Amino acid sequence: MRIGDAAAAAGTTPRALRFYEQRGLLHPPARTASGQREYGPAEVARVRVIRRLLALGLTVDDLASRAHRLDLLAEDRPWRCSATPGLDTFAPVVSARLATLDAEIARLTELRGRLAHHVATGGADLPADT
Amino acid sequence: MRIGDAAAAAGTTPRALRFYEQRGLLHPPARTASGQREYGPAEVARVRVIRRLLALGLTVDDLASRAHRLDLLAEDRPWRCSATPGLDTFAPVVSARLATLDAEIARLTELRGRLAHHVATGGADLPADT
DNA sequence: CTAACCCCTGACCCTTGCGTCAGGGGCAAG
DNA sequence: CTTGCCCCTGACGCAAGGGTCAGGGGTTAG
Repeated sequence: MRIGDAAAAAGTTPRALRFYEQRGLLHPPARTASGQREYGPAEVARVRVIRRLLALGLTVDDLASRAHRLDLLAEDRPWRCSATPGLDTFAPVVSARLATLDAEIARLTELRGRLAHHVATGGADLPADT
Repeated sequence: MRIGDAAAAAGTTPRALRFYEQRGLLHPPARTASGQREYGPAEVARVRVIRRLLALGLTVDDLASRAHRLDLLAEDRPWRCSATPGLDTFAPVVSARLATLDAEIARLTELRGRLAHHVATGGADLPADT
């Protein structure tokens, strides 16, 4: 499977795959004699895992620092913290992400409230610099 | 008043003032014979207004396209939509910003829910690509 | 006069996850 | 053999709001 097909199978683009490889999320794949990357189903599965974790808001660096555990999250395995030794290496980054999400939601909600208030009152009470 | 003092008075940096000037938020100020920018209290007030609007999430481009109305928001004036003709030129951009804030809050809240769910269940149900 | 700041312009750096060329080579079909 | 699609690497672009030099000049106190 060449990069275009692998990317399509994983729901992304060749550019993204090369990018993940460059950033250490994917092991350098086998190459054909002419230098073209060759992917198998396992790598495609791994890319799918990567995409889902990214969609949850984890960063490329988060995943890169735990690249050696990424295969533990393959979709065809039973993926449970209690049943998958080593999976809990993701717990810190996930809870950190949860915290930043909460902070961000709170910030935006606060902001939304102020902005709506301005509209309602005609903006007579601009807040001080925050 | 030179740029450093003006920036400090407005709670920001010289770089930001030059940036606002370059982007059309500030009129080019008077210059001394040697070319140094000279600011008065009115420009400082204007910068404060700019900073507050930016803090509310409006963009530099939003403000640039309405730069001619910015002085209407000076803090020492009574700032009311109904009493300040022309102020309503900000209404569209403010309501647009409100809409994007709502969308963003909803998105993050959704994300937070999924992430928390993963933690709770051990992540056995990864969502499809979204 | 000179140190110690301050200011000037222009230009590159940052963050994130890739998109988009640019220039050159590979590979199966007609 | 040629067309047409795919792949390679390397490098720049983006969005936003400035930060941070680099190199050169002003200004004011001692």
